Amino acid sequence: MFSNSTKYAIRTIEYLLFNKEGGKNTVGALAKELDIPQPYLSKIMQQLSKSKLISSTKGRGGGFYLSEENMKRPLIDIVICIEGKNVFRECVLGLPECSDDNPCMLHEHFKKFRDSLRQSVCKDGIKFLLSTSQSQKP
Amino acid sequence: MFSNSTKYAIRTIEYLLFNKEGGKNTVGALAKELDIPQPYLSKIMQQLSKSKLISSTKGRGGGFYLSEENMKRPLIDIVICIEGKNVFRECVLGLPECSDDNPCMLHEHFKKFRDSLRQSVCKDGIKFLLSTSQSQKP
DNA sequence: GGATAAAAGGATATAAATATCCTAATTAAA
DNA sequence: TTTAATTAGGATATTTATATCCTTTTATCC
Ligand code: FES
Ligand code: FES
Repeated sequence: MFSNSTKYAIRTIEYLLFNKEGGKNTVGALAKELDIPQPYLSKIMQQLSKSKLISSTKGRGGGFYLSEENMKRPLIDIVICIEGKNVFRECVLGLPECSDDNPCMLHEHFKKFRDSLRQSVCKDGIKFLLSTSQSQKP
Repeated sequence: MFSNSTKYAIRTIEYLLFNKEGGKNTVGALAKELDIPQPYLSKIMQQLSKSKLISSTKGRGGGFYLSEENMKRPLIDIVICIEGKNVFRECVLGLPECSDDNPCMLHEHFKKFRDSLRQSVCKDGIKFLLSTSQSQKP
């Protein structure tokens, strides 16, 4: 479905949502907590950082965190950042073009999923998790 | 999103829907028509055939086609056949378990997509395409 | 200012997905 | 019964994704 890189990216951002602005997390800590290979996660964080999907400070005491701006980014941007280019503009079955006029067999199904990712921003993750979880990590 | 193999599989089955039972298609013809590497598609067809998602006859004049039984299979089976095992039971973000009790950030979004693939059978593709297309290949 | 801790970035190794090639088995036609 | 066309299946090559390693830059603490 998604590549490992994308999964890691979303899960990490999801985790960062619980460390509101100022709470910095080192790659080492994140990798351990989320059970992701540390150097690999490091690369992914770099990519996300370049695309302004997460924030970071270098040097001692530094780390990664989400700014208010970061939290407003739609979920789909995370996927696009890692999976590259217009993965969500393309047809899910790899047809040269995705359009309502010439839909593939999964077009309607996929469109709903895609649109829901477009409309949700990272911040919604907090609301969602807090509203549905009983024993979530604080 | 999906692997190339899965995309090829679904697109090919979609194509076969227009050649109702009896109309046999060689791998060569399918590969050419759908712009898929021929020997690679051949492997995929073998896999689909083993899982009874498509039918085939060997020898001269043989080829692949869909039986009525094949057409009743849910779309999700195609994905599972290629992508392997329980790709659709797993969490889309790779968490060890997917459940309503401990949902990931994409759980609700993904669940809808997954369920729509579970509920649609191949045959629906015909209905769907015929109802929405203006200038589809016959 | 020197030591330390962190992200940033380049280069490389490993594993998996994608693709190709070649031979065997099967069937139909000639 | 031979020949040709086709799927089935094994073995292998190529490309891409995944993962690791090492160096550089930046900031903090002492
Ligand atoms: S045409 Fe395939 S997803 Fe839109
Ligand atoms: S928990 Fe992630 S998809 Fe269900």
